[in-house]
Amino acid sequence: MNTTQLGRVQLLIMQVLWESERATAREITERINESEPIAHSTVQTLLRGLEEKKAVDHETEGRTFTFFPLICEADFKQSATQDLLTRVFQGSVEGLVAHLLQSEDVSADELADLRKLINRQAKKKGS
Amino acid sequence: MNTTQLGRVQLLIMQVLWESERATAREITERINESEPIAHSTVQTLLRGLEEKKAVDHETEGRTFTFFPLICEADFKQSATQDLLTRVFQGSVEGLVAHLLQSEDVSADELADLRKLINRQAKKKGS
DNA sequence: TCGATAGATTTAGTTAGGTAAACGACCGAG
DNA sequence: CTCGGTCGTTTACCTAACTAAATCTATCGA
Repeated sequence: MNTTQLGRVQLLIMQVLWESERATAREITERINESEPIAHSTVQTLLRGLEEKKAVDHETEGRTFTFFPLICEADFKQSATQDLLTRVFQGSVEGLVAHLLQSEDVSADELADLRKLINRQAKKKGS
Repeated sequence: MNTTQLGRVQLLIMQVLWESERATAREITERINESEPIAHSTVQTLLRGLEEKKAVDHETEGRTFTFFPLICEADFKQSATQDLLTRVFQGSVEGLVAHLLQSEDVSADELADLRKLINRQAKKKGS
């Protein structure tokens, strides 16, 4: 199975790529630098790692590489969530949601939204 | 803040300790060995690591160490969930729940339980 | 008392992620 | 034509987690 696990900065890189579809190493560095300092060479090293594990690939355009994601965000969210769920909450979705509700300080509006989500899902199930 | 982060096996060890309150290294090894093979010395090494980062402590009983947790499970769940939430879902509880619902195949019964959870929380908020 | 045994400690090697300088190729401006 | 900056590559080092053998140590049973 595709147990795509990424380090913290690797994830940042992927997020840039998911957002912009394709980007050069330089663009990624600049994007990340908006929120935290990172050396360009670091980004390049991590990109090579991501390429090795088939998370991204690149095309050569002129003399620069343009990178693009090979794994999609949904799949990654899936495996990251699955991981937390099985390792920490013994696979219990209720356990996780209960924890979220009581520790994350969810507003009344958000609760309403969540209820809507659940109702919609229940309808889908029921039909 | 207490960003208690644990590796996979470290978490297994903590889970044994949370469950049994206190345990010897030997007991922990045996407990983990029920589900997967692990060398006793590995457990001991990891216990020392956990002790270094103040996740556990021990008392000497006779000639053996009895270990007990210093951090509680709820706190760990908190930081692990927070981590997933901020890094992967940009802090959006709805984003996470929406993802859970559509990818985790939640049964109708479970959906009902979730609705109950939310209603209870809404009541707490509203009062 | 002596040796097996069961405990803890030391040592050591692997892998993954992160960090970044140093290096060599090359393009475009002056 | 050559010099500076940009690109990708190489190299190197650090830390954390994991793994486990080797070793030291003390105790208990024969």
